[in-house]
Amino acid sequence: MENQPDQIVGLPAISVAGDIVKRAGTGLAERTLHDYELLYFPYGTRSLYVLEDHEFLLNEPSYIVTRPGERHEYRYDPGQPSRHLFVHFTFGEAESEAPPLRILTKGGPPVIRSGDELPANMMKQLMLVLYRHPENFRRRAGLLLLTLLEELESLVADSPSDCPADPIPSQIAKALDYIDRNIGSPLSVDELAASVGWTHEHLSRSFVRYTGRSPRETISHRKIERACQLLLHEDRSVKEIAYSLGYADENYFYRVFKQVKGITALEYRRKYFNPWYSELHPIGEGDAPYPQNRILFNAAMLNDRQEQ
DNA sequence: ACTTAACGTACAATCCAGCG
DNA sequence: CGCTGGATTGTACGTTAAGT
Repeated sequence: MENQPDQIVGLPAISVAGDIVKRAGTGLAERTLHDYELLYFPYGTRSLYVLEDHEFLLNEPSYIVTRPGERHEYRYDPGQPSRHLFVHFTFGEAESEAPPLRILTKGGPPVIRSGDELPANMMKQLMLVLYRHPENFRRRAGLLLLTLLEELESLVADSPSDCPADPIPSQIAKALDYIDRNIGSPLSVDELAASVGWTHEHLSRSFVRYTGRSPRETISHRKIERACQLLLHEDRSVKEIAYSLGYADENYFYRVFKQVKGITALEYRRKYFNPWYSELHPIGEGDAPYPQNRILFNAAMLNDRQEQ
């Protein structure tokens, strides 16, 4: 049997893909899929992914791979809209045709946390290819998705803790909520601990255990993530943004920013306002090379159109 | 499982000077 | 205005031990 020009055996066949922003507090009820789904949450939020009664807080850029037959649900951040890019795919009739990757194996790592630009850009490029469906787009998209899956597999392999995380205690979730609600204030770990009724010692231990970061680190990272949004969406000076996030000293803000992001605040603003970069890595609404907040590709509808 | 307390160390935060 | 470097100070946090 001869394959069509845009089909290669072993490539994932994509059925649906999109880039959507869900309203604060909404969710996706418990379900079990017959195919694979890859989701990318580009920003850290307080959205929860629940897999077989285990909760995973998506408090930093995260990828989720859902395998066929896995019971799961989503509870989106009650305080802010939650954006995610998603793609459904299969590897033919049998699960055994899937490449031997841990992230595609039932019981494999459910959440991959990474702020790396490469997989993020690959995910967005995948959306673009599927939306425009140029010549041989199935093959291009399939190859791109396969490469992306290999990249994510390598992130899992490089990660020091690739086993499923423990469920997040409610105190940790409350503390993260407290940070978000008081992002504009100078926050101390003691204050944070008091807000959830724990001592700072226990809170620090628990934070490291469940989030991989100390409370102080988490506060800094969240402030810098918010600063990134403000740098891109407001024309206030870096100094003003630093003050608005509770930094008493803009000099200190410059350092923390560079430490977290690897570039200075001004470089960040210039870089992501650059049209070329914005095409590679769109931030916020309205600057993506494809329409945002919609399903970009649906194989079933495409086939219907072609048959007409 | 969690709290409390004590202690030492690392580093966060601040201040100031200065550069382009 | 944006950023860096040096010096200084305060405190966050890791550790340990004992207790509820």
